[in-house]
Amino acid sequence: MFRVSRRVDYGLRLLIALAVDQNSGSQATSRLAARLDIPLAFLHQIGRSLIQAGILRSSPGPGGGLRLSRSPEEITLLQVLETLDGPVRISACLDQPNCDEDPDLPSAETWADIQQSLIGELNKINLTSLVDKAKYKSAVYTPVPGYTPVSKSIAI
Amino acid sequence: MFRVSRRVDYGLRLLIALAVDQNSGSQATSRLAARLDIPLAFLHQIGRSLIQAGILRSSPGPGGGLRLSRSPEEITLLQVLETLDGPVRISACLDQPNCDEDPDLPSAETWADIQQSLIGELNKINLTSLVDKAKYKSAVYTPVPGYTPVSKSIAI
DNA sequence: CCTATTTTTGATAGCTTTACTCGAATATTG
DNA sequence: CAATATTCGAGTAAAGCTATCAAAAATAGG
Repeated sequence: MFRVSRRVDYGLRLLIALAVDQNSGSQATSRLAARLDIPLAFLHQIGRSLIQAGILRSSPGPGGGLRLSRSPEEITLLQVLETLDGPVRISACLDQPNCDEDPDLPSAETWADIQQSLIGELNKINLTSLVDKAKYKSAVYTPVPGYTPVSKSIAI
Repeated sequence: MFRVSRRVDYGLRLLIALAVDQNSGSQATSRLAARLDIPLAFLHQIGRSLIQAGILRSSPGPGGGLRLSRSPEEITLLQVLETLDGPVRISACLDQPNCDEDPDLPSAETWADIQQSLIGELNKINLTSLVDKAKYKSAVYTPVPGYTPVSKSIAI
């Protein structure tokens, strides 16, 4: 329950990776997929959604790939979640119009409260803070700027 | 996404109904099902889980039915959720043992934070407060002469 | 223009979860 | 015993999630 889909999980990996190497321009999905262990075709699908939401930009052709379309500070966790998994609706009842009017369903208001609180929290978290945690975590193996040979398994 | 199952939705309706009429003893599932608009067989299944979790008690035979096994104050939303939908795991990654050790998955720690915060909120809400909201709500629908309902929710 | 590279799009298949349903068994009251 | 209720194990249809595939379109460099 309350499970975030793998789509979002992958999407966040992708966004974090792009944010970390933001100054190295566009990155090809094929490389990203290998590095982040995401099925390539699935990454394409996810990327498309993020592009349509205005979070990513893409350029085809050689040297092309994906890049962030705005600053990491302006990308919130909530935006990513809603883009990839649809709107947050903590109870199935909440998107039915008569939900709040039926006195036999007294839990609706509670769900609405919890949902609002959750949305607030999710909106406070932006990509920058996610990247900070990622950097802290991977401080040991931080890649050197420049060309990185394909080493999919950089284990600590 | 973040959707609570219908199981939980039904379960809460059931618990609230039982809490409201707590002093009228056991209530037959057949009547509860009709009143709360829950498929009878499904209510049985849900009731069983709640009984196994020690939240409900039951007695078969004529005059039997379901009743709360503890005070509504001691029943939290988190308990109900975990009983009916399994443990809260906001990201699928979080119940895999190697999840936190893989440096390519930097979002794990963030999910853990959010999850913890959500769990805290859910644990603060008990059945009593849910019943209060239900009562307030039905008061609106059963207007008393001279009483003007307020639009916004009021913490009782 | 040509070609290699890379994204874009639409369709679809397999798996898992959800939301139930069913039939038979078991316990209780009177 | 008979009527009333819950209990248990299993099963099923539909929906949603997680990809996968083939073909198309766009772009850079020569």
